[in-house]
Amino acid sequence: MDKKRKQQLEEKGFRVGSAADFLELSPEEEAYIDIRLDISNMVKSQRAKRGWTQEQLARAIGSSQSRIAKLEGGDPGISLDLMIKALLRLGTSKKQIGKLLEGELEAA
Amino acid sequence: MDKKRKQQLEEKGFRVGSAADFLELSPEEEAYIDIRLDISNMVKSQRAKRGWTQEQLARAIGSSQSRIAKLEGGDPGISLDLMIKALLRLGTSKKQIGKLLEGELEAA
DNA sequence: TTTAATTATGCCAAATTCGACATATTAAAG
DNA sequence: CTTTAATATGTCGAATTTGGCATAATTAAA
Repeated sequence: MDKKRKQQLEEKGFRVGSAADFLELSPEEEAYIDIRLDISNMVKSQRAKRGWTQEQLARAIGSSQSRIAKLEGGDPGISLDLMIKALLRLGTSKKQIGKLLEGELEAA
Repeated sequence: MDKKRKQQLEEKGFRVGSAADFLELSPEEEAYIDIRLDISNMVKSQRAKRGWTQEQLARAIGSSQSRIAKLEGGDPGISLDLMIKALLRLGTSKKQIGKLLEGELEAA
């Protein structure tokens, strides 16, 4: 199972470091990717909740539709900064983001 | 007071957008900077808690001492990604980061 | 004080991320 | 089916962030 997950991550473009050369991700690598996926998923769900298109969200933060698509798809070439800016623009509060990372939020 | 804060931010290098041309930061800009400062402060306190030097932390995440210094100083030229990687390497959990953003953590 | 250790600041070229644009692909509606 | 809106994918040059390095500035210990 881990082998498959690693392959999936690499297909998405993640650089799985030396620790992963033996198939496993380090706890830090796992947690880092986990946080990114949590946040990108929250952008997707919050945008849907507000009925915005990717184009609308993109314009609202001075970005482009293609980057929002990549963001929501978990593309590693998207910074956490851009993700957070998107979330905030969607009306998500710092507190809500905290709850998400705490695991108290399912999909928001 | 707000005038002073804006000036401080600009001195640090932040680009305070059009909304700030009238002296105020938008709620999103405020929250974004707030999140970054919270996390950078947590890196500083967690590192101190473990008695690591900036050099040690830098090596542990494949970075450099100068970037850790800038990170802890709230330099805007440091990505949230690097900050999160540093926090995780210091043993901070995703859950703890969540609590920090929720406001349930004073200094950690 | 002098010395050593740590942290802060500035610059560089390389790597990464950016917005943008074009163009598939998919989904929904007619 | 066709049309249209929305999303996904790929590429480009520009902008940002990177690690590394030099060197101040600060702090602590002697």
